Amino acid sequence: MKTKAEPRDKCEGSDMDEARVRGAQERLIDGLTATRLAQTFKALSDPTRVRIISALSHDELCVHELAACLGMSQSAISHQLRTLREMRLVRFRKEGRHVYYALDDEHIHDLFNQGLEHVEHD
Amino acid sequence: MKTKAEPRDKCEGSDMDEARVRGAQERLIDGLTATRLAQTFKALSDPTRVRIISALSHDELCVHELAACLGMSQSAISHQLRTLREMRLVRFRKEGRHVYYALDDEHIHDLFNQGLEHVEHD
DNA sequence: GTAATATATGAATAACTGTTCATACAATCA
DNA sequence: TGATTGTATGAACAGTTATTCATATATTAC
Repeated sequence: MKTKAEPRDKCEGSDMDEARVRGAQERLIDGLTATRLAQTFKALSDPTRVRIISALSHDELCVHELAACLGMSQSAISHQLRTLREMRLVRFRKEGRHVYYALDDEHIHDLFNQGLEHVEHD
Repeated sequence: MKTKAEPRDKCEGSDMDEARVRGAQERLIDGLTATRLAQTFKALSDPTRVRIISALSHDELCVHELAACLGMSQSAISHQLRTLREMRLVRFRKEGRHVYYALDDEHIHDLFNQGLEHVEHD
């Protein structure tokens, strides 16, 4: 369906490689998926939240323990946990006055480690 | 090393489960790693950038093609490509007047797909 | 040289984010 | 009941971000 023999020389108007653009467009994720995906990554885009995920990677912890662990205020941690909760990266269970947080599933652990590999492997 | 028989009842001061907190603290990634990791995820935390990654997932594209593909201005795309470049999520090669962008490596593809799985699997 | 094309970038602006502070809610204990 | 402890949340503030617009740089064609 390509009308030009020359593979790629012009981007302007109808002279750009339309086949390649159409191919990319067909694979392109839709706007809603892009937004959801971006939100998931956004939940992991803050050092404090990444450290929370890291702290929860082995065992659940309650809010106060997380605050002590990270050396931050209970309020700051609680606000960030809300973000992580809303993005379904963590789940929680209540036990008396405490609320114990844990990673939502193994998927989160994988995502975290995949990112870590990229960072450590430079 | 645990001094309390009761597993978890108090979070206040020295009465919280210190063993669990220490354990979490030992596993906790350091501040620099947390910042770098957060930056990597942040590069993927915008719908436009996610769509760019998606568009590049099969073949390289030049800036103008990306703009056409996403229906956005050249300037907006160029600004976002800069972010992706700085985070080493994309690489580029110059060919004449054109600059062709591609995913930096398979790692990026994996990271993208891992996130996509999480989103689609609800 | 001039014109056209492809890309990059600084400034400006509106929208968003993370923390602190104060306070509210909830559960336990005296 | 009132006091204490654990957690959540609204407001405010400083800092950041994504887009647009105008413009600069760079390469090619004439």
